[in-house]
Amino acid sequence: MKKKRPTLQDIADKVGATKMTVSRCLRAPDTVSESLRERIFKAAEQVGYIPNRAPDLLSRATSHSIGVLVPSLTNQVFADVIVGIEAFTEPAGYYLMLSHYGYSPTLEERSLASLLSYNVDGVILSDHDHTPRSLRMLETAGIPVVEIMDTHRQPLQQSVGYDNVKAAFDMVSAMIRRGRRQVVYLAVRLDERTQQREQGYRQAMEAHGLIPTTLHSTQRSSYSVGAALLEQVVINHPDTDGIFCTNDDVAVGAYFECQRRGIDVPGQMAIAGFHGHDIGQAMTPRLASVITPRQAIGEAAAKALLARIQGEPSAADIIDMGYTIETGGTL
Amino acid sequence: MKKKRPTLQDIADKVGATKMTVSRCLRAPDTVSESLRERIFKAAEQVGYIPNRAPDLLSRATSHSIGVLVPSLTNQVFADVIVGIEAFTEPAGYYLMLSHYGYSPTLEERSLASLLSYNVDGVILSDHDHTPRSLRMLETAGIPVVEIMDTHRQPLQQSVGYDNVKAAFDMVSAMIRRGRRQVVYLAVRLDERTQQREQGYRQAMEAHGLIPTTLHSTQRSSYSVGAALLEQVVINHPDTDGIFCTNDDVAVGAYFECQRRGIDVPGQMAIAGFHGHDIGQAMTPRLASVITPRQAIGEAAAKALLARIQGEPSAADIIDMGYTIETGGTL
DNA sequence: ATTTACTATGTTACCGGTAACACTAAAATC
DNA sequence: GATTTTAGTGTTACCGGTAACATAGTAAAT
Repeated sequence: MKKKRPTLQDIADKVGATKMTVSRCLRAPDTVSESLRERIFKAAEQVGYIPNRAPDLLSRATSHSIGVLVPSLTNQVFADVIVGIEAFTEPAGYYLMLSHYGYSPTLEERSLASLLSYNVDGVILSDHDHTPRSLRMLETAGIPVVEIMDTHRQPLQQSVGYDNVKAAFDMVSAMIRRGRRQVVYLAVRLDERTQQREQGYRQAMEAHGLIPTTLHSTQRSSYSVGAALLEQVVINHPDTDGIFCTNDDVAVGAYFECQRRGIDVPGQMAIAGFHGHDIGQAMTPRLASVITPRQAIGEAAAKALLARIQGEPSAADIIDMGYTIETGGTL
Repeated sequence: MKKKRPTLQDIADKVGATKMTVSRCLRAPDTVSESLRERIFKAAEQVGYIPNRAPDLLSRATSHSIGVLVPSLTNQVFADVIVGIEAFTEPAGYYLMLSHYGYSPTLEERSLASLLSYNVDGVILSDHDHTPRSLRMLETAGIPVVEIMDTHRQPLQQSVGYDNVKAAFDMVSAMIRRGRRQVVYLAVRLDERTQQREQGYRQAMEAHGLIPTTLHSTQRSSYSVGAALLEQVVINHPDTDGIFCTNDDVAVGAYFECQRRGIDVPGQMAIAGFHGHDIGQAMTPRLASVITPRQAIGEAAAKALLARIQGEPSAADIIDMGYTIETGGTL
C-alpha cells in the first residue's frame, strides 16, 4: 500500500485554502497574509512536501535545466569541465542533466533525444560530429547550443575551447626547438581531438623538414596503453628521441615504461603529454604538457549558454580559452 | 520569433487524426491501420517530432528514471560506479539522473530534493550520512533506495558494497605479516570511508600490539597531497617502515616523493593503496592495493534497485561484493 | 460618503501525453 | 439475416503546478 506523495492540494486542504494560494505562498511569501503563511509553511513541513518539476516542464515555461553531453564520465578531462559548468549553473538555479555517449555519434543522438525529451533549455555538446538526426533535433528543439573543447572547426552556433591543432603544433615545435628530431605521436582511440592534435604534430614536423610518425592504439586511453605504445616505439622506431602523447595518461604510462627499460628521460627520450593533469605535475621529472583550462572552459560555456537562454545576444561565435605550454622536466 | 516544438497534435493535424491515435501509433504500431500508420510515421519524421517526458512525469506513472547521488564526479571511483550502474539501467530503458554533493550531507539534501522533484522511481546514494530532512524526503517519496560503497553500517533499506573496515584490516595485517612494524595511515578529507579504513587500520595494528598513527590532510585527494603527507611522515615519524594510504592517488604521490628522496620502496618503505586503479598497476613496482569491484557494485546496485522498483521483493539487505588484496611490488 | 486603489484570495484553463471508456463499421458466428 | 465480435478510431478526463483574470474586502483618497 503506497501513499501518494503530497501535493500543494494536500497542504491547501489542511489549511483551508486553495492550491493557488499555497503555490503563491511558497514562491512569494509576502503576497500572502502572515497568519495563513505560517499555517501553510507548517502544513508543508508536516506533510513533507517535495516540489514537483513535472508541471513546470509541461507548461512550456522554462524548465530551468540544461543538458550536457560528454563522451565519457571516467575521462578526467570532462569531469573537470563538468565541475566548471556546474560552478556556473548551480548558483544560477539551473539543474544539470548529464549524459555520456562513449565517443559515438549514434549514441550521442540517443542521449540527445533523451535530454531533449526533458525539455532542457539549452545543451552543451563535446564534439562537432553529429548525426543528421541530431542536427535535426537541435533545430526543431530551437534551443541554444554550445560546443566545447575545440575552436578549430566551425561551431553549430557557438563554441568554447582552445585550438587543438595549434596547441599540438606549439608543443611539438618546442620539442624540435630543443633539438629533438625523431618525434613520434602516440595516439589512442580516434576522436576528433586526437586527430586535430595529430594534424598539429604533422604541421610542426613538416615545417622543420622532419618525417611524422604516428602510433595509435584502438584501446581506450590508460596508463597501460601508454606503456604498450612505448614498447612499440622502441621496437619499431629505435631512433626515436621524443614522443608527443595525445594525453597525460599515455605520457605517464610511457614514462613508466621508459623507467623499466632504463631509458633516460629526458636524456634519451623527451616526453610531452596533453592537459596538464595532477599526476604529471606530481611526478619527477615534471611532465611536459599542454595545460588546458578545462574548468574555465566549462564555466565559460555555461555562462555563454545561460546568457543566450536568457535572451541576451551571443557575444562571439568562438570563445578561445587558450592553453599553456608547460615544458616541465621531460623535454 | 520562436516556433513551438512539435507535439503529437501537430502530427495528428497533418494526417487528419486525433493525437490519441498518433500516440497509439508510436507506442503500439500494429493497433493502427497500415495506411494511417505510414502517414503518421512520415508526418512525425517531417515535423521532427521529439518525444516529451513531461506528461509522463506528471501523470504519476513511473518516470522511468532513477537518481544517483555521488560525492564527486572527478573521483575516479564513482565514475567507475556510474559506468556500472548505467551498464544495467541503460538496456532496461531507465534514464539516469546524476547529481553530486561534494561530500556534504547538506548539499546531499539539496541534490536529493532536486532529484525527487523530477519524480525519479528510485535513488542510489553513496553515503550513509543523511540529514533528517533527507530521510524525511526519502520516506515521503516512498521510493526504493540503495546505498553503495559500504556494507558495514546498517542501510536505510538496502546496501551494496564491501566492508571498508575489514578491507583495511586485511591489508594492514598483510603488511605486518611481512614484517612492517611502524605502519602509518595516510588519510585525506574525512569522509565515512576514510574513517572506516582508519578503524580497520587501528584494529590491525592493535591486534599486533603496534601503535597506530594517522596523518591526515584536509585537502581533497590528489597525488600532490600524497607527496606532502609522505614528507610529514619522514619529518615527524622517521621510524616509519610502511604507509597504508586511504586511496591510490595518495599512495602514488607518496611513492613519487619516496623516489625523489631516495627512499627505497619496498626496501625501506612499504606502500599500500586502496581501489586498485590503473595507475598503480602500470607503475613499477606495482602498487599494493585493495582492489574494489566498483563497476560490479554499480551494476549490482542498479539491478537491486530496478528489481524493487518493479515490485520484486528485495533479495538481501546487504549485498557484499567483496574486494581483493593485491600485494603488488610495494609491500 | 463615495470613489479609487490595493490586498488577499479564488477560479479557470492549460501544458502534452495516455488510460479508460465509447463508438462505429466491418467481419465472424450462429 | 440477425447477433456478436473485433479492429480501428474518437472522447473525456487527469496528472500538479501556475498564468491570467476575477472577486471580495478593506484602506486610502477625494
